[in-house]
Amino acid sequence: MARLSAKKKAVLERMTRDSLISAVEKLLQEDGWKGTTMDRIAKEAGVSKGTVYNYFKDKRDILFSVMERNTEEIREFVRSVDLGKSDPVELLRKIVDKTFMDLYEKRKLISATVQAYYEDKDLRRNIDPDQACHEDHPMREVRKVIAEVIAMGVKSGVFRPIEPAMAEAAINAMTMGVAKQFAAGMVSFPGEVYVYTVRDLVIRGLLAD
Amino acid sequence: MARLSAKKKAVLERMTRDSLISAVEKLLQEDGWKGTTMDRIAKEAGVSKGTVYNYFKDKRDILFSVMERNTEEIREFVRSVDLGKSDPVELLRKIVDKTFMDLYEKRKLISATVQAYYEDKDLRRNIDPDQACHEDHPMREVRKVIAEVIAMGVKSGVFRPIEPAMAEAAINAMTMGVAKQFAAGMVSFPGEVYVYTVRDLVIRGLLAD
Amino acid sequence: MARLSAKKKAVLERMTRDSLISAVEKLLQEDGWKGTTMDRIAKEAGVSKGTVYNYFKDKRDILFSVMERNTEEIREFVRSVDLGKSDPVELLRKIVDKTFMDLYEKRKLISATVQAYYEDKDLRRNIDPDQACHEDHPMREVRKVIAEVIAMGVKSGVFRPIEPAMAEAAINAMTMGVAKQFAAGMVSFPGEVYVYTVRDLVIRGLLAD
Amino acid sequence: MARLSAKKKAVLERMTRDSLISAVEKLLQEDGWKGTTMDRIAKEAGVSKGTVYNYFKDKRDILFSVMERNTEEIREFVRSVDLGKSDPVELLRKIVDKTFMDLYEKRKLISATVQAYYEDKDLRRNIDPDQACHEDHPMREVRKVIAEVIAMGVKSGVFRPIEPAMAEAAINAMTMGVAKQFAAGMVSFPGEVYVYTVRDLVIRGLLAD
DNA sequence: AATGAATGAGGGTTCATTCAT
DNA sequence: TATGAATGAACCCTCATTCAT
Repeated sequence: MARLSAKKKAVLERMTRDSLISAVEKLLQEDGWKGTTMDRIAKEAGVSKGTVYNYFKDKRDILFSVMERNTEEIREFVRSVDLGKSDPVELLRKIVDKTFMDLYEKRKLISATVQAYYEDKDLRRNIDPDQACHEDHPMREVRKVIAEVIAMGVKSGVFRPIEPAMAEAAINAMTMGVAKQFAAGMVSFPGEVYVYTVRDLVIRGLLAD
Repeated sequence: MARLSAKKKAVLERMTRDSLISAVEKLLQEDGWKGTTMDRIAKEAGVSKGTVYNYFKDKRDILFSVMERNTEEIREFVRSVDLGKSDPVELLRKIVDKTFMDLYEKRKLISATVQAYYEDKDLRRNIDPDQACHEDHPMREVRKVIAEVIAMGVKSGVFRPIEPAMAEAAINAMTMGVAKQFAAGMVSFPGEVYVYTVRDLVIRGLLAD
Repeated sequence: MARLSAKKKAVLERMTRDSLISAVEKLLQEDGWKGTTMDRIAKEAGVSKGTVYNYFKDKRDILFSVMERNTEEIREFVRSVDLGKSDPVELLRKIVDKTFMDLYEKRKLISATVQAYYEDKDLRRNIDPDQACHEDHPMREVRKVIAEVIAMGVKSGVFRPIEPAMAEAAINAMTMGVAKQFAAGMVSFPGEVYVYTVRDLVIRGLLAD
Repeated sequence: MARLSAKKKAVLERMTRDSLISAVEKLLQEDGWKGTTMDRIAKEAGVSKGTVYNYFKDKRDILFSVMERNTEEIREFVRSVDLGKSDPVELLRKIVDKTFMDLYEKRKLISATVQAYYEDKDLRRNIDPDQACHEDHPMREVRKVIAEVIAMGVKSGVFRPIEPAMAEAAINAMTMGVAKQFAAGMVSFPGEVYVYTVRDLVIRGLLAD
């Protein structure tokens, strides 16, 4: 009985937590970080304002959870990649495709998240004061793997002799830029087509002559 | 006398206007859109808060003026370009270089501007309610020319058969992404080197095999 | 068996109760009345917040228990005094010494207690709504004995003809004031020396010429 | 005209400022520091909450102004004292009388003020971060003069050889304690009589045999 | 009897905008 | 036209208390 009760409670908590994150996702897409107020989060999730603070330390903490949940898929994908066996070009194509597709699907949310992340001076630093500045960004692993794939390609001669970190930074810049365009409704052509076009642009830019 | 007085007045007004825009530029770079309050704008420009409202409809209106002033140089450059005579590759290289360098120099300002621009749902619409959404963006002409240059390159066979609007959108995405990276201090390698690397990546991505 | 179980229960309850009071004492000294939240009390005592409300009517109720426990010693001392046989001067000296020393040792706690006691409009009244305002103050007996000692001294001529209640009120005022000074760290000289100095000042002030 | 207008404005500002301080005084007496909320201050003064922040940096700043206004009289009195010429006993009697009378008249206000002063950890330190801890307390000058008078009396032999700083601290303790008693309605005898009784107690305590 | 998640009124503070002078 | 005091809605956050389990 006690066991069951504990289980029930855990389920309920999980539901509330999910409900809160979903609420934030929705509001974030509709009104951005600034427009996502604690009051509205609570109302949207159907709980009281105080409850929000029982689940999250503060407003910033919620954002971090949103980011984690929404990068989970791509991070899982990247984690499953076997760096040793694959062709770097194909691998990069796959990762970039996946990333851009994720962006396309979550358009507004990703954009708003990134937005908020940069907007708030302390956001990058204060999530966990014990950790270094960018170490805790959920996308960090993904970025690292991309840089590694590029390094592999450069080493094997399939890519131009480019500094992998720079190339990765450029790809990341484009990723974020594309997310913004999607979010702002600035892209008038079919999403998939655009995604593949951008992906090709980037990879061709890396290829050796 | 009345004529002179009118001239004097116009000069003074111009000075105040410039002073206000400069104030916003400074504050925008230091503290972002949210941190740029009307109080501080007025104080920095050396006028009263009420006066700010005599020159600009509201806070958003100032931002538009800031954007206009800070894209003037690149827009002027683009306007001076003779599309007929030049080599598309060289031309695109020049324009992209100029654009990225502008970004690099104005890093924080451009980023904060873009930031604010997307952040505020109504910002894009409310500057002039009679105009369409994106028509009034100061960078519009620049983007148009870039698309035209790409179209030329595609036509002449030096670029791959890519949809010019998409390619331009991709370049724009990267531009904005890079600006953000610069502003957030996420770029640890020398600015110029990074700029040229990115530029090369993009143009090589466009070249025909 | 029921008897034993009841005993056990009583012991456990006593332990919880003591644990709660100790928790409040600790927190009160560290962070004052306002900083002593129910959450922290519960956590410090190792029980849940709900349990606190099983032992005490509300936050105020706990304070009263704290006061009682911390004045027990001095009240016991005063109760043991034999008013009949002693020299009033010596007696007063002893009681005042004891009181002040108690204050010195419990500095922050006493001060925080007094603080809270006055701070909260309803605190004095709501502990037991059926009782009169000051009747239930734990220090009441002590104050009464001091007044009696002074009266004795006045009667015997060793003290000036002063209204005992007033003299006692003055001593009490100084006691509370000294506690505050101790708690606020405003006393830069050795505690014991200050205590004896104050005590002398008071008693000499009472002595007949 | 401009001159007159400026004068008018200054008068109006003064009125608002006074109105705000009076509001705080009233609320402070009725409900203590904690009960004196910014909302109620604004409502009581008949202005908006925002206006309160145009006149005072924050809640603490208001308290400091209240303290200044309410100790002005006694501080002025002390400043006018000619230390050189007077008899220390008479002087001390006068100062202590004045102080206690002030306390008696302002009872609750002074008490609540002192209360708040101790209650808020940062209050003592943060009014002006450039200044030392207690340096900025409005009553500082008064306390200094009292210590000086006692030193004079000790030197001339009219007072016992007591450490002046300690004696002053004791007097201060009593002062604060008496204020509290007045504020809490704990004094049942006529205020003036009590004031003089306490004053005598203190000064007799200081006198040499 | 014990738990702790949920509550929500209320806290101090900020700031774009208005308007009487 | 220039001023800046006044405004008040909105912000993020706290915490004593309740109540279903």
